[in-house]
Amino acid sequence: MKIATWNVNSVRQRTDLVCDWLRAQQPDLLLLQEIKCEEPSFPGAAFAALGYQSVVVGQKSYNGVAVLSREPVEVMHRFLPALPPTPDGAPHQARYLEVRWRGVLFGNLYLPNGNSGGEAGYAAKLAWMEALLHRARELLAADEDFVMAGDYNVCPTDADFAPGTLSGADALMRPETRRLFQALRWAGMTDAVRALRPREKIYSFWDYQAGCWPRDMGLRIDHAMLSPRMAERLEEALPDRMERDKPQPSDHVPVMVTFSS
DNA sequence: ATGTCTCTACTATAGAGA
Repeated sequence: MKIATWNVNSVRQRTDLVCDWLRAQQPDLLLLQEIKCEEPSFPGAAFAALGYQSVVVGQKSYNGVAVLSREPVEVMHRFLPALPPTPDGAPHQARYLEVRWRGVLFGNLYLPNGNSGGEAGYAAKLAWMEALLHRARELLAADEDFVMAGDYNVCPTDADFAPGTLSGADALMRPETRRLFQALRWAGMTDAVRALRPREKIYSFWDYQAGCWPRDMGLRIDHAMLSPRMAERLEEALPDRMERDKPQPSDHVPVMVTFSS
């Protein structure tokens, strides 16, 4: 079982790159974030030509998540179920899609960045993380097999960013952010990449600005968190960093995770 | 080094978000 998560920063701008990557890697599931379009303009036909069907939770301009799969998946949730309704009753931003495939739940998530909108924007990020933690605890209590993967916009430790990329005030590494991420681990989940590579320098994102990629000034903010039995099945987990070297790349690279059977 | 990319909007540049 081979899955991947990838923030593509506009699926319409990156359709050819995603197709090339699907052809080369042949994952069973690909979880996409920041597709930045609504379902009618999602390039599903290009993926269908490669044998992948799509489930899309779209939004105009920003956000948006989708799951590509070679086999049908069962859609469980199109938004994070524990997230409180918006004050004005507006629909939630398109940041979560949960599907079941071969008995495993896959939560595809795009967590709010939290650096815009001042303290209210940061509070919204924390509320989103609380809801994610609630969902994880619920699934753990139900003894489900599951994977929560995507762009967490969380830099878990000081080993997960290159010097000079983040300030201590950045929402990606503020103490409350890290505390809530670690709470997923204390609840019983496993950070797939770090479980296999506790000390390596590993990044999944390099900003477009300031020559971050050629200077390898990256961050590790795309994660796959595993329930206990999925952690036992874990075989490999690593960002495909060379994808960042392609022409017109996303600022994030795919993180691939493989499981036994 | 306030350095890039993507989106939208009173179609062409500027603002927002990352």
